[in-house]
Formats: sequence, C-alpha cells, structure tokens
Amino acid sequence: MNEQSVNSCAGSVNRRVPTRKERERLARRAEILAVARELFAEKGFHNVSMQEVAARSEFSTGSLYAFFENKDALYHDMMLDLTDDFHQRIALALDEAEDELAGLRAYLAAKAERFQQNAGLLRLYFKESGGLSASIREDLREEMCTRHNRLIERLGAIFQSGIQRGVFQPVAHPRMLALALVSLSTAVQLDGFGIGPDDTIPKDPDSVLNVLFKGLLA
Amino acid sequence: MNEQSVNSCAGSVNRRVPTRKERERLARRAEILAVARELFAEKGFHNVSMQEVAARSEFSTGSLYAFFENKDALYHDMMLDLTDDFHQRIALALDEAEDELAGLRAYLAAKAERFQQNAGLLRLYFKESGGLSASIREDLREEMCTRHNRLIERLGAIFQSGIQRGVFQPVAHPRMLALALVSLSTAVQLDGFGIGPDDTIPKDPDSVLNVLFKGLLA
Amino acid sequence: MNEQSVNSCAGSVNRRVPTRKERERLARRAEILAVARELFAEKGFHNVSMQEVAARSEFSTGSLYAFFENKDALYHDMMLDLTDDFHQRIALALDEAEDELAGLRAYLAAKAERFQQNAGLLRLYFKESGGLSASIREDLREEMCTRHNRLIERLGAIFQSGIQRGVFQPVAHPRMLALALVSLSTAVQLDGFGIGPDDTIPKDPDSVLNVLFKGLLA
Amino acid sequence: MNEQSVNSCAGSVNRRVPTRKERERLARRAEILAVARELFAEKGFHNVSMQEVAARSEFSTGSLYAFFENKDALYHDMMLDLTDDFHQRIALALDEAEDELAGLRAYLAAKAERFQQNAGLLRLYFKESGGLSASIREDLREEMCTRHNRLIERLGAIFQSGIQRGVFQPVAHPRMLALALVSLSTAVQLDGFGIGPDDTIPKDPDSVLNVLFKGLLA
DNA sequence: GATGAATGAGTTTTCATTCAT
DNA sequence: GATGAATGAAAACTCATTCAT
Repeated sequence: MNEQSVNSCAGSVNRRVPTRKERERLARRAEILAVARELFAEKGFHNVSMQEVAARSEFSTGSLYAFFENKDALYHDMMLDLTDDFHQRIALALDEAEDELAGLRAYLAAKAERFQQNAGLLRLYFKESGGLSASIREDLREEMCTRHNRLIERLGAIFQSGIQRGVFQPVAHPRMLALALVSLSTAVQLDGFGIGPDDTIPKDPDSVLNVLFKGLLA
Repeated sequence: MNEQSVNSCAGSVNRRVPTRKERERLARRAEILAVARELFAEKGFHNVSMQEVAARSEFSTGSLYAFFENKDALYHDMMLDLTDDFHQRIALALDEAEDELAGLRAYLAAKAERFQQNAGLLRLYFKESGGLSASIREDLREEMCTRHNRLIERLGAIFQSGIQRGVFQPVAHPRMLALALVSLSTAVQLDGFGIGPDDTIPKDPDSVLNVLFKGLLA
Repeated sequence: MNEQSVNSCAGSVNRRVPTRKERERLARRAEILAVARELFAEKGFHNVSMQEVAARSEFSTGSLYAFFENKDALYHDMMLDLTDDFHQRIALALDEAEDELAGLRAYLAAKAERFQQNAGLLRLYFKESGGLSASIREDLREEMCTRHNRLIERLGAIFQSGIQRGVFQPVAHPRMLALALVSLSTAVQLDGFGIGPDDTIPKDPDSVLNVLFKGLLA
Repeated sequence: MNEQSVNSCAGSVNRRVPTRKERERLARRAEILAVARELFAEKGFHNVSMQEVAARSEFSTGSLYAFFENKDALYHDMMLDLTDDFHQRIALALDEAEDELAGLRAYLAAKAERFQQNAGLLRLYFKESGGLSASIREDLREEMCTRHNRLIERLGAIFQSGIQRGVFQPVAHPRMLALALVSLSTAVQLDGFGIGPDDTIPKDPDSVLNVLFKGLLA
C-alpha cells in the first residue's frame, strides 16, 4: 500500500506516489482538452455541448466538471493551452536562432508548421482571439493579448537589434515591422484557406520576408 | 386596403404603388438588419435571441420571420450587408483615386474610417469572417471570401499597374503585396484594441505605407 | 373578433379589449399558482420540478417562465398569494366583529375554517414560514413576517382596547396575549395532524379562549 | 476479520477490544451527525450535498455510506438525535423539579436555553418538524410526533396533578394547557427571530407562565 | 399581414451513489 | 475498511419557431 516500502531498497530520492496520481490527472485533463480543441474547432463554442465533449472524450459529463469549473473554464483553459503551446514553440525557435534574420526565418517556419499541423484549430484561434470576440470572457482576451503583445515585443526587439547592428535599414517604428511580419505571415497562411481562383502566393519564409525586406536590407 | 384601386384612375406608367410597398418593405428589412448589426456586434450570434432583435427593432418575432427565413438567414444577410457596404466604399474610393499611390492611400483611409466608425462591428467581422468561423454556414463564408478575394485582386492590380508604370519597384507577386497591405493595415488598426503598454504605433496611412515601401518605391 | 363591435350598441363606458387579455393572463397565472400550491404542499419545494408544475397545470415549461421569472419567484408569489388570502379573510372577520370578544372568536373561526380547507397548504405554510426556512429567499421571509407582525399588532390592539374598556383584566403585555392566542390556536389546529393516541382536545373557539381567559375576563 | 478469534484465548469478562471499536464507530458517527446538524441547519436538506458533509466532517463520501444507508437516513438519524437530546434534557429537568410549578419553570428554562444555544438548529427543527414537512419521510414525522406527544402527555400530567393537588384551578382539558404552554413558549422564543418593530415581549419563564396562569393558580 | 403567446427540445450543471484501488 | 474518482440521471432554464387571433 505504501510505495515507500517498495522503493525503500534503492536510493529513491525523487517523486513518488502523489506524482503518479497527479500525472494521471493531468493526462486525463489533457485528453479532454484535446477533444475540446477538436470539437470547438469543428463547430464553434456554442455549437458544442458538454455532452458532446463528454461523449467524444469518453468521460461522463460529471467528470468534465471535476476537471473544469464550467464550460467557459474549459474553453478558457483549452484556448490558453493552445496559445501557450504555440508561443512556446516560437520562443524556442527564436532562442535557438543565431542572428536576427535567422530568428525571423525561424519564426516564420515555426508558424507555418503550426498552421499546417492543425488548420481547424486556427480557424478557432483567429475566430476567437484575432476576432476579439465579444463573447469571450474578458480575462481570456486579456491573457491572449498579453501573450500576443509579448511576441510582438520580442520580434520588435529583433528588428531593433538588427537595425542597431546595421543588418536592417533603420525604421521609425520597429514594433510596426513586427506587426507587419506577424500579420502578413498570418494572412499568407490563411490565404490558403481562401477559395480564390489562384493560390499562387508562395508560402515559404523567404517569399514573405522578401515582401518586407525589398530594399529594407542594408 | 389595396392602394392600387385608389391610383387606378390615371395612366400607370410612373405608378409606384407596388414600388412603395416594396420600398417600405426594404426599409423595414434594413431597420432590422441595422438592429441585428448592433446586437450581434455587442454580444455575438449565439448570445442574441430573436426576441431581442424583435424588441429592439420594434417588430414582432413573427414579423422577423416574414423578412428572414430563420435566424441563420438573418445573420447571413446582415453579414453580407455589412461586407458589401464596406467593399462598396472602398471600391468607390479606389475608383476616384487619380493614381496608384492615391488609390492605396484612399483604401487605407476608407478602412481606417470604417474601423473608427464601429469598433464593435469589427470585432464581429473578424470574429466571424477573418476567423473563418466554422459555425458560419458554408455559403456565407464563401460569399465573404469571394468579396475579400475581389478586393485583393483589385489591390493587386493596382500594384501591378504601379509596377508596370514604373512607379513601384518590380516584385514577383503583386498579389502578395496586396495581402500585405490588407493584413498590415488591419493589424495596425486592431492593435488599438490591444492592451499593450504602448500604443505608440502611428495609424495614419503613410506610416503603414512606409513600412511596405521602404525602398520599394522607384 | 373585436369586442368593440359587439358592445358598440349599448353604453359601454368601462373597460374592454385590454382587460380581456389582462383578465386571461391573470386567470392563467392563478391556475399555475393553484397547481403550485398543491404540488409544493404535497412534496415540498425541492421535490417539485418545473416540469411537474407544467405538466399538472397543462402549460409548457416555457410558459411558466413567461409568468414567473424563475422557480423561486413562482414559490415566492404562490406563498404571498396564500398568505395574503389568509390574512385578508381574517382582517375582514375582525372588521365585522362587534366587540373585542367577538373579534377574537371571529379570528379563531376564520383560522379554523382556513385550516380545515386545506391541510396540505398548511404543512407548507408552517414548514416554510413558521419554520423560518433557511432556504427561503430573505425577502419572502421578511414579507411574511411583516404580515404576521401586522396580525399580531392588530390582535394586540384588540386585547388592549378590551382591557381599556374593562372587558378584560389588565395584563402587562397585551402583545403577548396576541402571541398566545395565535400560537395556541395554531397548535390546537395542528394537533389534529398529530398521531397522538387521543385527539381529545376540542378545537372550537371557545375552548381555546377559555384557556386564555380563565381569569382574564373581568 | 473477526477479532473474537484473536482475543478468544484469555478470560474475556472485562475485555473491551470489540467495545473499543464500537466506541470509535459511535464517536465517528456522532461527529458526522454533528456536522450534518450544522450544515442542514445552515442550508436546509436539499441544499447540502453529501460531498459537503464529507468535506466538513473530514470523512470520505464512501465512509458516509458506511455509517448511513443514504442521505435520507443521515437526515433521519440526525433529526432524531437532535430531538432526543432535547427531550432528554427536558425530561431530566422535569424529573428534578420539586413541584408542578417548578416543573413548568424547569421546562421553560430548558427550552429557552435550548433555543439560545442554537438558533440555526431550531429553524431546521421547526421547518421540518413543526412544519410537518411533506418532504420528510413519513416514518421520521411519526417518530418526531411520538416524542412530541410524549412531552405533551407529560406536561399535561403535571397540570393534572397540579389541579388535583389544588395548586392550579380546575380546567376541562389539562392537555390543552400543555399545548398552550408548549406553543406559547415556542412562539415567544421564535418572536425574537421576527422583524417586528418591537421586541418588547419578555422571554423569561414567569412572564410566559403569567399569561397562562392569570387566575389559574389557586 | 402582423402579432406575440405558447411550445418543448436542448443546454448547462449538480449530486447521490458506486466501486476499483 | 477507507477512499474519492467516476457516473449519469435529473433539474432549471432558454429560445427558435409556429400559429391562432
């Protein structure tokens, strides 16, 4: 019953019993969040019932409420989970980049990968965050804006340092360059979802950067 | 009850009796659509009831169904109304512009005016269209994409012509320039909604154009 | 269809069309309240569902919410309805009484009649009001206490006047006599619900008064 | 599993092993009942969940079901516990009283003490017992009525004996006197909960007795 | 044609009870 | 024996839609 006796023979300094439970709980929570992602992406917040989430995740409705206070909380947590995941990847990509240009390319690559991975999720992402949905709880919007701003700052800093190092031409508002990069890359990626007669726009990083850097590079 | 009998005595070439009705009908319809705009913008599709629309527009719920087949149709029509309105203004601005640069400035000005006019509507616009919402009926999404693509084409043509006329530097994908212009201007406008510590980004047309044209202009 | 045409022949000065609707609405409301009385009396607040009230009253659940904001409001209104009804009868009886003693007898008679009429209702009455239920909305409790206090005052005044007129012997706290009368008569009536081996207590007004007036009468 | 086998070896007259367990079990049961009292008094039967009882009593929900078959049984047992406690105190007070008048005073004192001790419990008591709640299981109501009747009988006997001994004036229904005493004292105590403009009614035993005994005492 | 009262299916949420560990 | 996670039936309440007037 007590694991300590089981493990007592060896040097077993680190985590034990509570961790197992905790890990399982988090795994279940993650399962639910994954199902919620799918469903919300497919149908939108109001067109998904808790019953549906319960059914698809193979939990009972009651269990859902053991993990999330209510439907809003489930949505909130799912959204933050999704966003954090995205921003962490990008932050990582930026950390590993050797110089400014490489950083921007890394950002674009990470973003493209992300977009390709889950188109459905993105519809949701832009519907609810880019759209500044009125029906989102104010706190969620704030939290997502915070993350977004953090990303803009970071990219802005890259432009700034590039300019200072003489790699880029000087510009009045480096932050706006960051905004341009983010919005253009998003638009390019989303363009693929469009139904326009021609999908002729290349979606690789360098094409995007070219638009911004025509003449901008020193 | 029927006005035709009243007017039937005279030559009926310029008679407007059915037209009067028709005009009235359209006016009522427009009133409802206007109320729907407000309400949907404020609260989002699913948080507005037909009763609410009826109350605010001073029609009965029954009458709503005389004008729109159901709630989805009301939303659909309102959305197209909104979009058409927007695109018409921009088309007009572009028509009146004397050269390419003036056209782009006109576009940016029209867009900014539009954003300022009704922030609430925009949240909706981006929530449901920019977000490619899954909960929208497919046909609405298509129709909005069509309009969006038409705009992109038009702006792309302006870039193209500017390049041909030697006003802009040549670029591989003029359509991407259009995309860049649209997305950057949107992002700049939306940036105002953010909660970032600094709203230091200038939102006037020339600042936006500067980012795109640093060195791009011939 | 329009009553005006029907009534237009005679001098029909007073109320018409709106009254019909209003009357109907009140009648429906009363029907629901009556069903609610029954059900709440039978089973208690928490053991009655809105569905049940709807079914027994032959309305839809939705209609219930057209008449009462929510279940609490339904209960609240039903309770006040019940109490007001009761207190009005008693007030009437007191008004018509010729002297103090007759007033007290009238009170007891009205109360007894009331108790006999609807035993079930009384269980509820005492359950929720006499019991100062913790689950009642505070405002209801206050409103019922107000009515109760008003009754006590009124009866206290009768004792007072009886004492002043020399009909009753003087007593330090006439209000307590009122309390005694009310509580004793209630207890006597409720005693009938008991399962005691003997129901030998006479429940007529004079027996009750005798207990209080042994020696009180001048 | 059966401890008897373990302990069967020695002389087992004064042995307390099973008793220890039994004692512990009863102690735990009592702890749960105490928590149940509090919670039910605070919020009413239907507004208290087993989870809540479990949490506050620091047992698991499962354990609750080891002590009480279900929620109804818990309520039932708690209620009887409460009532028995009350009646025992009063019975004791009556036992120790030297004469009839002292007995009645003792009853009133015990009751007042009881009321003061726990106002919350009383709300529950009167809500569910005095109110003859329909939501109580019939058997509980019976059991509480039995106890109540027993008390009435006992008080009635005191009046009877007082009358026989010539201490009180003769009265047709001594039982009704008992009822009067019980109901009046309850009403007086509860009056304190009221919101009446004046709390001028004295709540001491003698004031209550005075109302009943004006002229009753020989 | 217009009205708005009525409908009832569908949604979120709670909680008594069970049972694998 | 004890635990508490999981269950799922049931409840309050909403709202798109219809239809008698």
